[in-house]
Amino acid sequence: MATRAGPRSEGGDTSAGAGSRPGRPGGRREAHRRERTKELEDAALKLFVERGLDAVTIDDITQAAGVAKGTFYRYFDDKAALVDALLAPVRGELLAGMEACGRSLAQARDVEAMFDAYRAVAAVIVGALLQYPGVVRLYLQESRGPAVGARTQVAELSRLVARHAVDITQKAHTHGLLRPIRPAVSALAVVGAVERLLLAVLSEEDIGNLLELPDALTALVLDGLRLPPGVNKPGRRKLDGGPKRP
Amino acid sequence: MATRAGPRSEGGDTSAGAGSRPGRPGGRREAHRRERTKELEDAALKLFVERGLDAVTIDDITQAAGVAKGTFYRYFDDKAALVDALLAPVRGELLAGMEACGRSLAQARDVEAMFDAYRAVAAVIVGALLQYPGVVRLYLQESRGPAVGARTQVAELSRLVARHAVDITQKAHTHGLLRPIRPAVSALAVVGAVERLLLAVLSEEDIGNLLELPDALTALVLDGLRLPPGVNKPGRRKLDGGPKRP
DNA sequence: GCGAATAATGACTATTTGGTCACTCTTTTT
DNA sequence: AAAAAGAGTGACCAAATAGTCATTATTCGC
Repeated sequence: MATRAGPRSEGGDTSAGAGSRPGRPGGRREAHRRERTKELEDAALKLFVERGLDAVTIDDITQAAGVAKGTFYRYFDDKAALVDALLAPVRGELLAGMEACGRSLAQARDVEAMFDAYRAVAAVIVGALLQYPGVVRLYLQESRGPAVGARTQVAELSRLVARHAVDITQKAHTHGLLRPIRPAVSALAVVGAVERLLLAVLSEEDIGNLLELPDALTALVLDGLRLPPGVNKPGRRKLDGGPKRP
Repeated sequence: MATRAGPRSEGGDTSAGAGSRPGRPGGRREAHRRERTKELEDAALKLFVERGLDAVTIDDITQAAGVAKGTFYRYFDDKAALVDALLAPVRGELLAGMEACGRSLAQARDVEAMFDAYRAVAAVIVGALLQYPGVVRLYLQESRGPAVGARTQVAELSRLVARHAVDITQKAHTHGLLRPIRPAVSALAVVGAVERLLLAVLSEEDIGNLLELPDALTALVLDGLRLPPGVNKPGRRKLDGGPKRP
């Protein structure tokens, strides 16, 4: 498997398998290579979103892209590698954005600074949504599934997002900016809410004016999270599992 | 396809294919039938959650259940039918609960009545979580995927849940109990938050004390939704897509 | 206990699938 | 322009898969 007649990259190429090719001059080959790669990725992404990751075969992809089957394997090791390539840009931007938010928040001392940090992540998300709607859709679709096979990377990204969200919330919490709720809980609640709304937008569910969405989300989420005046009073409402209680 | 040598139910049996069998006395056969059905369902559910719906084959299921392949087709028409059977009880309870909530809410005139209605749905959800954790997990895992093949029913349930949630929120909104945010938005946000937290609980992510969860959720969600004193003031915070604005 | 109805079995078929490879075509290098 | 390197092709293979069915085993009505 390691030795091949073909153009396998030798040496210390750390990047996985078939993704990056040898010589890589700046010439015509590279351009063509990029084209082909994009054709395959686009065709695959469309199918993934239509049918689900597992239901799409390599044959489906190559057929949709209009290339021979063997060509696929010149560009990607397997379906998982393709998914990873698809995910890469979104993952990069998203994680960078969340880390930056964490850094800002580490120094935030007032509520306004906290809002700014959150707004910055929102901007990153909106950017990803506009630039890679299909990938975001794929993420939303598959991220909750078990981390096996081609879904591994998507699920892994989901775990990272959750972890960062909790970290961020933790930081805001440390400075006493949030109400006394476990950061793990409020962070996941926010992540869930945002993801569900993104899905609605991408699925064209009727959400109303898109431009009003961020505003609505702010009102909901931030007012839910923010430390309201006069907490810690006993006798707060409870939402227990019991069916009724007189 | 309609005619079979076997024990196919004839006549006007509206329920799908292989699920319900002919004579159905109250005797030993029925008991055994229930057992086998449950064995198949349990084995399948476990695999679905471990590997994802699409990745599990009929062979996997029958092997895990310790029966021959042909036996599967005596109990279910195909994988989709099995999933439907798996989903049935949860779907029933959940939708009934949400409809009841809608009815209560249609008459609710104060915030306390609204809380009560929400609490009742929460109770239904907690009940489902305790009684059918695997099914709930399956739902959370697969509900966002495209509605094709075996996933059709799960996706359909998800659509129903969303629709009911919006309906409910709409009702509360009509009575002026909620802040002026599009019901479609706030409803989906809440659904997303709740689903994400359920997933966390079922995935054994560290959420802290389980018993505190409902309380935290109430604080977050209801304070986010509830009409706060003194809205409608202009100049509310905005969470726009722009990266920065001086 | 006995014949009929029902259930279970697993070998079998037809198809699909991931992955390979010898070969041809195109671009780059010399 | 010729040789070398890279890229594309599709027939091919072994393994896997959904679904069937003749046969065997179990239970039911009597």
